[in-house]
Amino acid sequence: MTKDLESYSEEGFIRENIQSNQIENKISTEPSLSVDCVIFGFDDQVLKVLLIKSDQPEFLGLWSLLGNKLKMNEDLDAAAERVLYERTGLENIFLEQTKTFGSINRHPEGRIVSIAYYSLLNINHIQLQKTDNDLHWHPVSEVGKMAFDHNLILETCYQTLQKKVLTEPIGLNLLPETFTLRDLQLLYEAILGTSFDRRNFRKKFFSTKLLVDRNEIEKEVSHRPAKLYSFDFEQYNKIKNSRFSLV
Amino acid sequence: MTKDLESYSEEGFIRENIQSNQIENKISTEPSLSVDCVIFGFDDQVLKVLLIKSDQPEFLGLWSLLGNKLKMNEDLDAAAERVLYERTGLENIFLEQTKTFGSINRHPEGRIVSIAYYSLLNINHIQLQKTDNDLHWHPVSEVGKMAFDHNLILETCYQTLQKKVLTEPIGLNLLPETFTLRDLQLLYEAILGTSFDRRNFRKKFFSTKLLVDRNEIEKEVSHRPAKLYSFDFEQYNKIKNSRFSLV
DNA sequence: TTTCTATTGTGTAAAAATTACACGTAAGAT
DNA sequence: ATCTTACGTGTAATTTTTACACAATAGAAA
Repeated sequence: MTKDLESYSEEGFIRENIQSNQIENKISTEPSLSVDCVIFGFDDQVLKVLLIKSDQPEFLGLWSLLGNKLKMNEDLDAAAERVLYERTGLENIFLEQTKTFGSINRHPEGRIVSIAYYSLLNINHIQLQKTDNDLHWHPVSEVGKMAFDHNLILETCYQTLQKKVLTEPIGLNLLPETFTLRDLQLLYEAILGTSFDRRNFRKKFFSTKLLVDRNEIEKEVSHRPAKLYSFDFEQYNKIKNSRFSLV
Repeated sequence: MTKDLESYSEEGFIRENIQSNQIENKISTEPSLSVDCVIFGFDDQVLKVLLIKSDQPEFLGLWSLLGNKLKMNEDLDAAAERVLYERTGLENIFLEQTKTFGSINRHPEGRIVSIAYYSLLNINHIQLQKTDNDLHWHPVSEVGKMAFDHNLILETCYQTLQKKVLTEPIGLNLLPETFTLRDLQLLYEAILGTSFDRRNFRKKFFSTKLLVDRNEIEKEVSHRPAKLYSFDFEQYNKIKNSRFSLV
């Protein structure tokens, strides 16, 4: 793997045009391209996002999304997968492009256009890698002011998630392999910021036939234990292009 | 307006790396950025898209979307607005980013990442400008093989349109200022490729209160004339963040 | 061992939304 | 005068959504 385009700050940029806040990479007249990933996880009944501390001088101390420069020989999705892999060690994870952000002054090092992705993963499976810059999980509702335009990117991806979770069962990517209906309902309530009637929620979800009864019950809870379910990927592929509406 | 970055083919690129099908713009190691616009219009009861003939040697004779290189000092939306303005003379038109396309080999002149937009306009208002390259309107259903990955871009934007038209009344951007309920229904049927029961369609649309009765009827039709309606932008702004579902 | 606490699992009736469906009316064309 | 074509309208049947309560079960506490 080449090391040349690993980060924006490696190459000793030359500031030439103060007025327009641009920076020239060699003598290029091209904007630079990066990907930024909003990595969502669900833990402790709370929707979380994986962040690091920015090391941009302008944004010292602020949190920032995980991102990286796009390599010249790398597809867009591959760049996002790389970011995810470098930090979580995970591959084949739900990852989807949302929107590209390219305001002229969004980045202090010059014109950097960033393609945003969001990702959904089961937080229990992962062992964070390269934990420099204080990599860790933040509740989505408690993220304060972020570096760059990352609040906007996060908000956009969060809205996409909220919208999509109503029509496609992508939420299940956030749960462990087996889960209770309570887990599922708490997940949806955390994502959407609403609450559902328990009986109606169950009815609705069972009607999709996406859930497989594992014939097991949860252990070591001090109340009546719930049945465990897992996700039926076959059924998912059947219905994923049809209609599924939670509300 | 500067003329420097007007098109990919202006600057006399140097082909250096045959193997990876890249071309180097000066000595840049950056991908280039462009916008491509899928401009939809509704005419003669058919959904159409504005295309030109590609002048890429590899794609001679094939149709291509309208696009242009992103300028260094230009926001993404502004670049798309520029493309639209140059060809139609229109401003303040519905225009929305969909997805960014950046496969390594999508463009024969090198690594060019393209941000796709789609636009909805009333075809009657417009006087096409710069009609070189055989600029004109094609029925969406009859577009054959296109240049680059433009079939994919068109398909993506069309799907976005189909999805969005069900939950937001953006379709009205495709109609003239006053229209009949028949026009409206034909529009939705053309976009979605379905047909609706006339009475139920009317009921549903009236319930949104988006339509204002103009107290006029259409002229010179050889059947009972229909009432004319226009669109209530105030009501639209009220409900645009709430729910609206046509089906 | 009994009781307490917390959460599970289940059905039905009322309300709302969606669907299916037919006929008299009005304008221009013949 | 009549034909053709599309307009404008209401209701009943069906489906979907909503609201709502109680017995059962595990561990914890007494």
